[in-house]
Amino acid sequence: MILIKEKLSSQGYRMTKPRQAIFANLDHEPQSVAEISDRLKKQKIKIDKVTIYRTLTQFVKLGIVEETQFKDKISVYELADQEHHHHVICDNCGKIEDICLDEKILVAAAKKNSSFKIKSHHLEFFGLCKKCC
Amino acid sequence: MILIKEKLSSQGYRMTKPRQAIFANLDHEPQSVAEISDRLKKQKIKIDKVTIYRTLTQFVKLGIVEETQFKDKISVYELADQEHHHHVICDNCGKIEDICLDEKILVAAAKKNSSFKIKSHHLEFFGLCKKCC
DNA sequence: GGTATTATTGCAATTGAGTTGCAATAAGTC
DNA sequence: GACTTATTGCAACTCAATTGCAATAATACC
Repeated sequence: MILIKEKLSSQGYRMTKPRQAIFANLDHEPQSVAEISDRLKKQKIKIDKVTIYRTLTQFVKLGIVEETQFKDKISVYELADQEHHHHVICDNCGKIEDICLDEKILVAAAKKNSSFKIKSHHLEFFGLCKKCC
Repeated sequence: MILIKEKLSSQGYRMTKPRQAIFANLDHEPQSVAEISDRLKKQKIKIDKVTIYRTLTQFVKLGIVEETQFKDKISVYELADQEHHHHVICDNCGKIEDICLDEKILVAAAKKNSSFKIKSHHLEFFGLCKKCC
């Protein structure tokens, strides 16, 4: 088990059954709210999607979950307890894979070339997966 | 004037007043449909936002316009007749600036590290602009 | 130039992700 | 176990974006 209960209670939040179930269904693969909702339904766990939204938003704030948006504009969520990495998304079937890249040089260049105080970045690749090639 | 009329007619499309007005209000700065709509209203040009959406979608297909999505999930559009570049977005006020970066090495690394046939990528930076620092 | 053909427009209605208000419920506390 | 208050679920709502369709306007043809 991970430190999630402590993370919650240290901020005055409570560990509830819905939060436990949602956490148990999170993954290192990014998932949409609809996908998480479907997984829960299959397990006959009844949780309103509003609760899923609120829980995920809270998990993001607590650093438990990472949120990303892709082209189709829906948010996807994945466990944050992993190394910083990026995604490759198939233009045809939507399949998402992780990819590890060292973008330090690029971020350094961006900091140099911009008047902004750069804090974070998004980097995603698009193309065709093996099946769709 | 640019080759837009030819691009349209070569595909069997027509150059219309709304398309002309929308094109005239495009920029090298990314703008949302709402922003384009406001600009047109100020010029007392009455164009339904449905038409703006359809026109922009078509312009994207013709390679006249580039579409991007940012964190807040709304689409922004800018003229595509420019060098490949990236955006820096202010976390506080939403200001967007362009930034030029050479990401060739990174894209090459991604191609090497992935089983996907990589075709394109999105790269954006977030932080604070001078005013919001 | 005038007319026929058909792409395009504008309106109204719809979709779908995500949010909000609020009463009912359930954690954690004493 | 009773109390306090965070949390849940429902219904209603927001807002970007899409769709169907009748009315309109741009090109082609005479």
